[in-house]
Amino acid sequence: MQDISPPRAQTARERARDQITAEIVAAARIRLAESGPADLSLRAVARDVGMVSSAVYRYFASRDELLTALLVLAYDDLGAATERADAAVADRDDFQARWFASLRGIRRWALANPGDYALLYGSPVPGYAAPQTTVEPAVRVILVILRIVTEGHAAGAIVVPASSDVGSDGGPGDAALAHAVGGAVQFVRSRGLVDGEVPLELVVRTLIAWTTVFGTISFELFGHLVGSVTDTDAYFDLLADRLFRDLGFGGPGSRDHD
Amino acid sequence: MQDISPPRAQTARERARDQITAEIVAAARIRLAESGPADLSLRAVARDVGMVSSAVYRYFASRDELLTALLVLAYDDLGAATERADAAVADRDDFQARWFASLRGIRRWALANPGDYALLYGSPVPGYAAPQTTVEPAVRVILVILRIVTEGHAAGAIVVPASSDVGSDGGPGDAALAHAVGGAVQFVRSRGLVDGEVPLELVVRTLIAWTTVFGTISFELFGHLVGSVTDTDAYFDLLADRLFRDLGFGGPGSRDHD
DNA sequence: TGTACATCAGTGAACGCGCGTTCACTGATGTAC
DNA sequence: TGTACATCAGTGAACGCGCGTTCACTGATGTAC
Repeated sequence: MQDISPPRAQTARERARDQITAEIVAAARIRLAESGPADLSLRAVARDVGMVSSAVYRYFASRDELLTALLVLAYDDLGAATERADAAVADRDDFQARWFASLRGIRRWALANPGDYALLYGSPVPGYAAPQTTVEPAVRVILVILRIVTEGHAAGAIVVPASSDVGSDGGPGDAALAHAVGGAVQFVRSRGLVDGEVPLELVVRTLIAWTTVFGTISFELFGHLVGSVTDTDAYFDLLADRLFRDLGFGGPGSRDHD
Repeated sequence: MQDISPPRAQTARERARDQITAEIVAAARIRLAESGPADLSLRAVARDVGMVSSAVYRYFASRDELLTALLVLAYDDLGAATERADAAVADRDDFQARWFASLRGIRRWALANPGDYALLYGSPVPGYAAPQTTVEPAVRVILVILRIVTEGHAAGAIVVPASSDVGSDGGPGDAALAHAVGGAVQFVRSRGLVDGEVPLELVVRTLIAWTTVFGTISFELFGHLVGSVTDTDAYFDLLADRLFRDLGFGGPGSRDHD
């Protein structure tokens, strides 16, 4: 970790180790789809890979370490899928297309990998605390969304009322607002997503949109929309559209014009 | 089940049975807070109650049946807490107060009962399918929200643009919208929440608000807001306020006026 | 190129554990006459 | 009110199971000289 080793050729042993490590994680991931993270069995995974259970300990010091590897893999996979979806839009100024592509990409990944999704966004595993290593992979998917918004803002494609306007009639003022989402503002600044002042109102709205997207996907995947939403594809697109407008995309007055 | 027994006096045995059944479920509920539903141990619950594990089978035919009882209890508890929160607002026409009280009630319950919340709204338990019995209790909390909205609508406190306006520039038309959320519309109608035509646009917005509320609570409880939202109380209130306005409460143009 | 030694992957047996569920039983509570 | 029988709650032993983790081992791969 502390020395950046030059990319010298791997020995056969090293290559084999990497490969088998990947095989174990892959097998665990498949197990996850039908077992849930809490009762993911290290022995079952070993069996799937075709080795004796104790052999897994050459690769992972404990079950928790395996879980961490899974978490990182899943976050990275979701992040990469979302980045790909966004990158597939040729016209980088077509923010609507990028927005839809990314959000649909997230949902598609979730539907294709429900076990992973539950690991990442479902109930936390009791007795397991994710280490710091998982933070950076976790952030990738959010960054895609944030970039679309901040780039759209920089390009002048977003019209957002000043947050003081919004809060003028009884809502919290700017100071309270800034405090409530202080972490997010700090995050946007530290990642260099914005030149100059961070638009507070935009951060709040993105935060809400982000939560709504994952809330909706969770509801769909965990069965809470059964009986209410008949066409989940259409509903998600509808939601994506509204969130896009709520962010201030699409010009002023394009919604709520009565 | 099929005969409505008259409320004749219970025998000592019957009263004892009801009481001990409740004790078992209560013990299981406490266990749930730190174990997760998947590895809820029937033996551990029996130990907590002070009986031998096999004795539990006099009350529940299997672990799954215990889980179902827990599900019903938790849904009912959440539903009752929300109903109480709403009912505590004396002025039934103060829809804003009712909205805030109910939403805060939901969140307060979730924070106070994180194990129950995870059972209801977290990852589904692998290998367990909730029976039909749980549907009605599950619906209680939604009904509170829906009633505030429909009563507000009936009282003329809501101004909502026709959904065709919203979809006029590229979005889905009324027919597609109606199909997407057909179940919800049917639900509102079947519960007699609305006189005459069900306002489609309002149903959609309530659906989205509902999802956003639970999405936010899940994010908070499952740790996804750490680092972004610094003051979760303030953030939730802020969200509740915005959802309230998005529903059309608060008069026309009270938001997005630029 | 060859030999001696160190490193490492994988084995198989064993540990102690807790689990869900079954079953024959005991003794207390309830019911019929 | 009293007796005979049925119902039911709770016991304790047992079942077969799978789990995470440890440990001494074997044999193959890599390294130093």
